[in-house]
Amino acid sequence: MTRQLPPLKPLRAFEAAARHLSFTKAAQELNVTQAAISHQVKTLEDSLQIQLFRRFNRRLMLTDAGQTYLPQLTEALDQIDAATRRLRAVDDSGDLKISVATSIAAKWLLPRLVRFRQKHPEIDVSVSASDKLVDFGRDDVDMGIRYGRGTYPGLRVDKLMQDTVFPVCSPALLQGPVPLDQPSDLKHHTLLHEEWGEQINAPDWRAWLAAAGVTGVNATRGPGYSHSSLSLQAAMDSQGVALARSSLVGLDLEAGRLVQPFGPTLPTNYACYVVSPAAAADRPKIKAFRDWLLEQAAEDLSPTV
Amino acid sequence: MTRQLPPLKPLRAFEAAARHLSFTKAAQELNVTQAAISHQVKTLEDSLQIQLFRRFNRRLMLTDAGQTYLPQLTEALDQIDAATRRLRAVDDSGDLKISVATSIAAKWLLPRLVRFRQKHPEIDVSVSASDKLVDFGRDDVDMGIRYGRGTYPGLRVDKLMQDTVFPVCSPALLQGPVPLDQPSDLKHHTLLHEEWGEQINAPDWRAWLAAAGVTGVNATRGPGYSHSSLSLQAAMDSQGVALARSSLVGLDLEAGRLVQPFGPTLPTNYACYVVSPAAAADRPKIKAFRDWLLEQAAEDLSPTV
DNA sequence: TCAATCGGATTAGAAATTATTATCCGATAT
DNA sequence: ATATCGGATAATAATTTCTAATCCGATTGA
Repeated sequence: MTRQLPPLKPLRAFEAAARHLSFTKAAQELNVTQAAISHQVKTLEDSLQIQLFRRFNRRLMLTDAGQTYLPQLTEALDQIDAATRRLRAVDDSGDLKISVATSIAAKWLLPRLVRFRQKHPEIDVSVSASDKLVDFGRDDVDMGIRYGRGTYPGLRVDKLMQDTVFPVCSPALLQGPVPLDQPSDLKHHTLLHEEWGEQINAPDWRAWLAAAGVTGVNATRGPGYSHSSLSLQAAMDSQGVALARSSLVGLDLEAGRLVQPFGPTLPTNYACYVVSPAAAADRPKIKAFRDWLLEQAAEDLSPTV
Repeated sequence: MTRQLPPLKPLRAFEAAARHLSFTKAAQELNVTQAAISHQVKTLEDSLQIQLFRRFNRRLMLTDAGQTYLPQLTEALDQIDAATRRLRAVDDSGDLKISVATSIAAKWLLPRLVRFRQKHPEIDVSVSASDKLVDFGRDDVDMGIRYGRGTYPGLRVDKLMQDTVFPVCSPALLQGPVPLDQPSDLKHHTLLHEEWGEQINAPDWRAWLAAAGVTGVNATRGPGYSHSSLSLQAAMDSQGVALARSSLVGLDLEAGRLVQPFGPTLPTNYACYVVSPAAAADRPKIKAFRDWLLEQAAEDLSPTV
């Protein structure tokens, strides 16, 4: 191909100057000084070795060469402008692609997503549930929702929910024949375990029992599940008592599918975060979704419904 | 109008990188380093707030956004390239516009111009005879031929001919009844005067007579003409003796229309120069014409014909 | 007719952009 | 395993671009 393009900034300056037949007006259009335009045009003329303007004292004219050059440049620059607008438009209207940790997707986001569609019918959200960390440089993804410590360099990070941990079970189990009124009663119940595959170390049953001051309960007893949603489902099915993260069971507690029989509620050192590339963080659809997420999380804390 | 163009250099870098799907190859195409392309693309992405590439370890992909952007940019840049080539072509093939001092045009250039047309039939020469100095910034003119001292800042200047001054008359006058064998014979002949309007001060009759050691001749006697070509024409018509510039009478002497009756031949402090804007001096048609002019001037000194 | 104004050119220096070097990093490839 | 490939990054260098200040010549207009 080997194009032989002239320097592009001077080209742009010439185009503006030729359109206005005035360096001063071109300078205004491009937000620079008249001297800058004068330099640029000269640079272009020198680079092309062709005179483009005829300079009179209070008047500019295009040379024959400049005359033929101008309209073609105008068209080309307009095309770049149009392409760029189109790019922005396509990008603003295209799918909003979110990558969400599977448990959050299942237990928190998806149940709420209908409301977002109602609020912003113009934004199509495409959720990809995955427990692999998003790499915005690699994946064609706009935002991520992740558990973690909130340290993601180069990304815009907003904390959605700080997690706590406490026991939950089905209301049926609570009212069942075997008492479940205080932590020590757990020795007569099945403990449901969740294996957090990731590097997150939230309190497990051993830690919770220790914090609750309960002894004589085998912390490792009972089935393990690979995902929070599975252990919670087991709990809803009255198969035992699960240790739940507050961020995931909000709706289940609200709906009465699960109850917290007793405390304590333990803090964790991680939270749920919305992340997106810092550069793109303020694009309309991304901002809209982030704002909505934070709003939802705030409602979790003080349920108005 | 108010275009919102992204920075153009990064844009160009992106286009090349996207075309090759390789920063390294784009760098080669643009004669910069891979790091430069990496920076440029990042700058563009940041400026648009839109990710354009997906970066894998040994592979690049375009995002959806980049995919839609690329072809439009390619087209726009191709258009600029095409416009620029066209500009050069038009400019190389268009008229070669020369501004020439009237006397040089009449007595030197025009008689020789047919030969140039023969040598370079592809170049159309348009001669504008004028005694106003060319201002390349103001006039749409490619070259000038001027008398002067050769000090033209910012211009490419080549000396065509150093001028000398001597008397000329028609052969008929020389063989006429009134003798014209030595300077002192001039007292019996009409002196033809030329008024150099410009700042050039070449020897006039007074200076020449003094240099010739002739006394008793009224240096101011005889008719004056506004142009060299007129006084020379009068001389050819045997109306008297003119003081001729060597640069103008070459062909007339060769053809025998004029003869130099005697010396001395006086030097002058000016010469005839070809000038053109330094920037454009090497464009094909300009170079061709300048070379041809210098060739013609050299032939004047050592006539081969 | 003289001063004010207008618009571009010019110069020198400041600011910003752009490019480079050197090095890192994580996959392939040998 | 080691080399290589291709992009990222940090620090710095080089270049481009811009500005402020001023000049200049023609209008304008009082």
